[in-house]
Amino acid sequence: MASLTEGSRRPIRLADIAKAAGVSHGTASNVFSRPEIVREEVRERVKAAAEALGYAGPDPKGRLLRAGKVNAIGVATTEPLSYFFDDPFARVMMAGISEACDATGAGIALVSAGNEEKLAWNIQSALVDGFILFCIEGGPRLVELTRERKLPFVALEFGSQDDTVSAISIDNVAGGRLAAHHLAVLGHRRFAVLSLAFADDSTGLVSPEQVRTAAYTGTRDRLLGYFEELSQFGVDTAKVPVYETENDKASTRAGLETIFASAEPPTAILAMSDRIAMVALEWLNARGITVPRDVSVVGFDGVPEAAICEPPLTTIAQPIAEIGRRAARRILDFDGTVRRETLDVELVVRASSGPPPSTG
Amino acid sequence: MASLTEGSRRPIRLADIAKAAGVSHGTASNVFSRPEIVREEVRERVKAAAEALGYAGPDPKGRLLRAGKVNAIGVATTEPLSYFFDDPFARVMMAGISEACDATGAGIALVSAGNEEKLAWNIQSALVDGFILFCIEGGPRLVELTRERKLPFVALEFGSQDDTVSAISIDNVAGGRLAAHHLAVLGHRRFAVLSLAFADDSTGLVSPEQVRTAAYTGTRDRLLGYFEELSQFGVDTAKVPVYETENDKASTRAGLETIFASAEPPTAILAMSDRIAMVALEWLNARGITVPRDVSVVGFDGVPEAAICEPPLTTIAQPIAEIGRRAARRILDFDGTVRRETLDVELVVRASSGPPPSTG
DNA sequence: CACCTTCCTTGGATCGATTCAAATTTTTGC
DNA sequence: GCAAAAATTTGAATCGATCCAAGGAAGGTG
Repeated sequence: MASLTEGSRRPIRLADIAKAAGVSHGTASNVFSRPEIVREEVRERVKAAAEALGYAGPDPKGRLLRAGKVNAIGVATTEPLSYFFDDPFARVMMAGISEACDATGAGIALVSAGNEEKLAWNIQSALVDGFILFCIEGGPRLVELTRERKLPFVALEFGSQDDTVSAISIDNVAGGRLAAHHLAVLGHRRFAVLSLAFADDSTGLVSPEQVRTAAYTGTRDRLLGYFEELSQFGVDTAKVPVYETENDKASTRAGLETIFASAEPPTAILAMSDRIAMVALEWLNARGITVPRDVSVVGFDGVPEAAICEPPLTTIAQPIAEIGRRAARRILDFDGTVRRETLDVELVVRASSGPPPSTG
Repeated sequence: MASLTEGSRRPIRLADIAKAAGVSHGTASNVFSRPEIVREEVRERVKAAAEALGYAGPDPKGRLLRAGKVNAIGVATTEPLSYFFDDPFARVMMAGISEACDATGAGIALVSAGNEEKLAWNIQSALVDGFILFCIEGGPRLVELTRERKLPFVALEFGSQDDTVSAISIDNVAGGRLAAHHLAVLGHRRFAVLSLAFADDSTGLVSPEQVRTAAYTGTRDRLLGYFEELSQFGVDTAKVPVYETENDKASTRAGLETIFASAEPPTAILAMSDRIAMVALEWLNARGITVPRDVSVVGFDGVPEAAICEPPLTTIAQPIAEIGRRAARRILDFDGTVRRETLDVELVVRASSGPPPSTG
């Protein structure tokens, strides 16, 4: 069966309906947008004309231009689009954003791109009223690109100190302390840290110098939290290996190899993400190292997967969905202000942490 | 001293730049859209003016209207927005869609709504060039709503026979046969089916009459496939209980209770979705029934979770991501035709199926 | 020097609606 | 039956760009 494509028929416009029904376009417009102010007889006539001509209803493109508001928010990242559907953290965040959008009837447009040029273009041309930025990687650049657009935006996971940027983040220092405190109280004294990035394109063991000059302050703060707390318990933090991963399997495993090659391997691992922690769980298990009997692992983030992995992961839970909800509301009810908001995290104790093996 | 906190808050338009730079708006436009045709000196002057006035670049709203194309595709469902991020099937599908969109630089807009009125409005007003419809539930209604919009659309998981609708689906009959054949060859002769919906708002044991008048032909076809194959092996399909679930925990468990209350409980369960199958796995395990020693289970869909559940699930894998990719391309390269496309499914054998217990 | 290209620039038309002050019609009140 | 009030309808202006036919200014040629 052939289709709707009849000849070179250009789409029907509101003006066509108006003419066909013998009314002005103002009235025709009212029939669709505020039918109650149009006399019934006229309304019916216009509707009949619309029906007869096969009018699809007012084109949102036209309305949009006039109204100025798109009623949609853009969620942007430098990762590929599939990141939104693959990454557990992103998924929970998106669920929170969705919820806030659902409540006000706003739409969500996903923005991303393979290379930076395309990303810039996609941000420039996205039909949205504002942006939520996932600054997992290349955060500052993403912020720069978005700023050009001169629309409201909120940065999430934004690891730098720029106070001209609206952001919602968590108390990373407190999170770090909670994790370290938990393990220290259990009796651990030999630690290793599997960290997120301190700077772009670096990986491997991290020097104090690198920590001091960290570009990603989120990473630095978590470490700071760990170390502050460990110091309280008399641990010499200078001796705690900090291995910078790329938050993926390969680099995390490399980190574990390095850490466990030591003469005095740790009894507790502080992982800066649940993803890293779960890779660690897997690696340890494959090595015949039992968690938590031989080694304890504490993650960070509180993604749903952490609750169902083997063993279930002790972690620092971020209010991920809440962050998403707040971010969406910040855009939806934008008041022109720039604010950095910090939410609290929570220690969730599960089965991956326990007392250290007794050094009998 | 033009600052951002100027008195009149009206955003800067291209025309303002043109005036400031002393050129026509046509030229100003060219500076941004086709800079190569503008003399360098002029180009620099215009750019400087833009910079000085704090121009954010051509507003996509204006461009859009003129261009007619949004360069984005809408993905719609009657489920809440979070469905896209929660449901494994949807996630893989979205990954496929994302991939195709990434490749052409198109955007994705998620469309959904709590109630039907809002959904209608959201579909009417979505800024997209076409729709991909997730017809998990309320498919016909969703199609109806979308048709009004007079834009290209493709229905996925569309369980009815309407030939005026473009759709991409799978060969449900073949899938059913593959599943049933696999179990029959292993030696099973006592079956039970946990099905998806045959019609709206029904649940419980299904009569042949209900099967004959099924609104959802996808469900019917899977069952048809099961039964055709089982008949070949001499199974009296009239005696195979078919329990209609709502593809959730509660109704699936109710189905299992019913089925296993029988004097001759099945040795094999044909589940019409992996979700149902995984609930079954859990239920059986809780009841001390070992899979596949006591009972075999075969799912349908091939979601990633099916590979990592306990035990890993034998299932009929749909090319989910491929469906998504094709759907997106159908919209992106729309040629005006209406086509129904059927893709093949594949049997993936894992640990949830084995020979029936020897009736010693 | 007149003429022809070539290369830029101009300004009106257009995309498809909404809005609003003014004009017109209908109701209401007496 | 008439004026004032209320209800509708009109049509021009606007939203913010892009497109394109036509006009103009350099530069090249015979």
